[in-house]
Amino acid sequence: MCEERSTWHDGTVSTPRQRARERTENEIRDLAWRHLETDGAAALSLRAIARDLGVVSSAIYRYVASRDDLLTMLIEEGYADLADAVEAAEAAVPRDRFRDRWLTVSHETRAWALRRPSAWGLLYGAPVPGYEAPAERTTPHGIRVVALLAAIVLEADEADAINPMVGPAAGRGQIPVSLQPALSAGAAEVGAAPRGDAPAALVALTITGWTSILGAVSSEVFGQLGRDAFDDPDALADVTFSTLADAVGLS
Amino acid sequence: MCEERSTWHDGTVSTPRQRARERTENEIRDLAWRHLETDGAAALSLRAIARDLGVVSSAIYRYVASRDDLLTMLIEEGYADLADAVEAAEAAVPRDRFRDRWLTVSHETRAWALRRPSAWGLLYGAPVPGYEAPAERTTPHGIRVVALLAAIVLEADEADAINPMVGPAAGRGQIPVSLQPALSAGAAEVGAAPRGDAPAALVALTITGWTSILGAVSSEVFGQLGRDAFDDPDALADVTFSTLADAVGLS
DNA sequence: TGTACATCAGTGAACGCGCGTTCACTGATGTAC
DNA sequence: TGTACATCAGTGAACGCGCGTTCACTGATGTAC
Repeated sequence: MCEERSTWHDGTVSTPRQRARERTENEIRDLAWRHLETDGAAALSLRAIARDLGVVSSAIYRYVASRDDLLTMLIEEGYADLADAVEAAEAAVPRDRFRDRWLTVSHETRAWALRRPSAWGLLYGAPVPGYEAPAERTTPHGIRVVALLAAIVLEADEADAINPMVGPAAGRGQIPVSLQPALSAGAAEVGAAPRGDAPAALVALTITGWTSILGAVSSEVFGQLGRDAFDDPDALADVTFSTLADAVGLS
Repeated sequence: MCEERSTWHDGTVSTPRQRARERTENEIRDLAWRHLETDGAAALSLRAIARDLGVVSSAIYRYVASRDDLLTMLIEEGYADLADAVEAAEAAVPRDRFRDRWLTVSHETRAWALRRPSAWGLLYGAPVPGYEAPAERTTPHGIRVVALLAAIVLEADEADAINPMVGPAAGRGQIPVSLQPALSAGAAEVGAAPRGDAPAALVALTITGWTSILGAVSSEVFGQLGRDAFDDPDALADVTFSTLADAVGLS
């Protein structure tokens, strides 16, 4: 009998076995996310996933090195998925509409979090104790959304579209000298300021804006303002994000 | 032998047994907090606490109805402790220095969170799945800090100390009619607007401000901006809180 | 003041459940000659 | 095309550990008469 191989456009040859493995890997990720949604990160259990997979508990070790490894995979994938969604939405906004670009990032972040509350909790809730995600695997995607915000702000500044009456640049709360190098270095690392000379005030504004968005979204997703405290959460988010865009000086 | 009773100034009579019980109750709370700090809420274990207490595992049920009950006690106590700290610090600021009062609340919140990171995670991290804290026990103290912020903003407004160029009141992002009743009702419930007619725009500003503070603090405490990304986190917090106070219109 | 009784902190065993991870193995699928 | 060998998915048993909660109990402390 001839072997059933498939040749892909990129020249990769895949055997049935390889394809089966990929299918199982995907199914494991799927099941893991489903468990996360219902039981939370701390309760994520390899045995439970094996059960759902219809396989004996030790069999997952063919696909996953350890529980921590699975957690790391999920975090990686979560950051990537969030960033994909946000970047796609932002890319559809005209480049010179800086405020709209910022607002789109805000709203798309919130929409993603509402769609996947437990994923949001995994990324932006309290860290799972006794487990520290390896930075070299999580930062590449974890940084993409802030980087996008920084890019918007810096581009807006180059286009003279930042309200000078706003933020640390306005006079009050000068950026301390000690903080400036860290901020510019951060911006450069993030790819937002390839020349590495991003004004510290703008980077600080971006960070304030981003953590504020995080806070607004987490409050809502985690139900910290009291469940059903607001009958129209969408409207509240509108107002909040608009105020924050103002605060960053995007008009 | 005569019984050893103590009479308190409020007329309460306590027997040695009562005092012993109170001591044990406190010790349990202490141990619970300690476990929380190291292992996180999801791993909080009655058996572990019993072990540390030097007592057989079933004995804690003399003091605690269930694991969930203990969690609720901790959340209650956490909110109360945070609010106590924040209120005390704020009360020391002259009443007419609205901006300083707001900044003091910001910084004291952060200081508390840095002192007790896991407590912060319990209150403002992702909720423990499969457990919903009973609102009637958590809200009374959970609401105190926002209530304080709302009071500051409303008092500042009455003193004409809110920058009119800022926030939803400034024109852009009008508060939708549908949201207005919820906001004023919220403010009234929170005790910030006893007359129940707080301007919706100011309440919205307060909420934006509070969730932004939450986001800034959580990002730092949970290490979401990358560990050691900033060599001077105090300075970053200064700048952030200052920007947010501006955004709320407190000058 | 002394005695009978009630309260209640703590014991120890048990029920029934969960978990991550290792290890020697079977048997099907794929590969090289 | 056929055969010998290597790869690897999945098995089943086990190790050693954890948990919340119930239950009948002992014995000290406190209370009422």
